[in-house]
Amino acid sequence: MDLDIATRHRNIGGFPTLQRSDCAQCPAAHAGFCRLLREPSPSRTAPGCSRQLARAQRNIYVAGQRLDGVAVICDGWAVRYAQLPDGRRQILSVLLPGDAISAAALVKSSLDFSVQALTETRVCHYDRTALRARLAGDPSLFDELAMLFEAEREQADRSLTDLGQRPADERIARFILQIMQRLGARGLTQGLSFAFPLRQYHVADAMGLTAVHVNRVIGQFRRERLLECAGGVMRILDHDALRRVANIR
Amino acid sequence: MDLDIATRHRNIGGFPTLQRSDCAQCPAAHAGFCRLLREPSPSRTAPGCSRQLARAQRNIYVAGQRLDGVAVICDGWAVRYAQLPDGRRQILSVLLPGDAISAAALVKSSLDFSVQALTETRVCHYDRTALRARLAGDPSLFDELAMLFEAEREQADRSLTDLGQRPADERIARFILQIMQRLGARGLTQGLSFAFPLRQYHVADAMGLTAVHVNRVIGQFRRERLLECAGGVMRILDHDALRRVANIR
DNA sequence: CGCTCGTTTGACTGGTGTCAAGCGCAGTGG
DNA sequence: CCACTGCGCTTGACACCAGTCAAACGAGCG
Repeated sequence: MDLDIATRHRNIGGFPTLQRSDCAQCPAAHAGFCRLLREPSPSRTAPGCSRQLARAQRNIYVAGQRLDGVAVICDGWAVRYAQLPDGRRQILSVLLPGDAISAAALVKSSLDFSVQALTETRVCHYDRTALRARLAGDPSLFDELAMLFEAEREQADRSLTDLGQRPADERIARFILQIMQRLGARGLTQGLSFAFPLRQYHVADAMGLTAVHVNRVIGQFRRERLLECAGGVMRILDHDALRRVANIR
Repeated sequence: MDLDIATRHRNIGGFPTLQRSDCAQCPAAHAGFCRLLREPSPSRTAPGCSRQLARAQRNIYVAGQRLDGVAVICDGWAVRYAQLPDGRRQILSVLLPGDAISAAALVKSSLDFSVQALTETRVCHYDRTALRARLAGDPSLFDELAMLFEAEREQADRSLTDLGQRPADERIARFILQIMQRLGARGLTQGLSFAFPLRQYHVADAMGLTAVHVNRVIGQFRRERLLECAGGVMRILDHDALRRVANIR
């Protein structure tokens, strides 16, 4: 019933993905949260690691739910979001392979946001107790962990500035370029093309806009030949011009 | 030349403040970051603590500047903000007594935001090396520290949701109520009145609005007798109605 | 074939920004 | 003591970006 994850990913553009589901083959094992646990002694599997597959559109985690460890996105895309009682939703961040859902799960047993899979997603759970034991035995991990926390906050600050100060076209251009840059750092781009499984309404919820307006802005980008996007694949056609719209530098 | 800090604070409403400038008398010493360092062994002064006075409107810290430890606001108000090259500014958070400017300074020697004093402000600096020694000797501090990091991120998530999803009046009402609640937790309110040294343009920069529009919304609140504000003092007249505008609960 | 779902487009509305002028107060200096 | 000045608040007229509503289109799928 579940599609093989590689097959599923081929559907959204044929970009690099995993064939195996153990940490040894996992590219995410050498980045972000997982790297911390594997270096300097790369045991084959980090302590207390168990796995979960989530189908596209399914919730990986729902706000308030009990959590017994830190979850990491090993493969696939997800969004972290806050849901308001009246149905409004704010996407707080996009999670790419290697991203921990939140390092805070180390010290909190429930979180105040939810996480939804955008594609078929493989999630790795590190047991909190095991993690903390590991941490106690290796105090040098503290720095790296603190930097992870800090990176989350810095990203939140940037998003806040984008939403507060930038007009729609600037926001959207920055959003796309940032995704590209994060994918590039993971070796998940092919030149100026990359998988982009987000729907326009996801971009809207992330940028505090409506889907209709996102459509107009992206339509404009397309007409100006800044980018193409279709079938879950984004291709940047005029990088410099898009950076100019994004007001980078 | 510098006004005595108590005198200065009397100017903005006669709300509780400090008379002395040592940790023993500091109410902030038992909250937030400072508490971590003092409990369970409340030595009179935490390791490596030195002090600084900042006049109103002065920058306490400028983005990129070298930083050799964690700074805590002991007394007074400040804002943490990001400055864009074209002059736009986003206030990322309001710092109240007891708030660390950023726990991240434990592991980074420069930060990507600036901090400006709103009132005469007393800032306490904890030396990084001493802090880290303290941390190494007391691993239980890790949890509390992680919770501080997490609280910063949770606040950022809430702000992001406010800016992305809520209209101006809702944002501003929430902002004011949140300030009141944070002051209340510190015993710095008198019933429904409290010091509010922020200018309307500060509120604007925090909420991603213009000062003119903030003025219109606050004028509306005033006309509806939800609140009064003048001379740096805010008084909530109709708490329930304001909470309704803020869409709380 | 006829759903459903996401995209696209158009017409219109409305919330927020922009520009500009005036006001009041506090500080300053003659 | 009183102009003068600067700054923040207030208000009005107007512009415009983005939201709303509605309809049509196309792709995927059962």
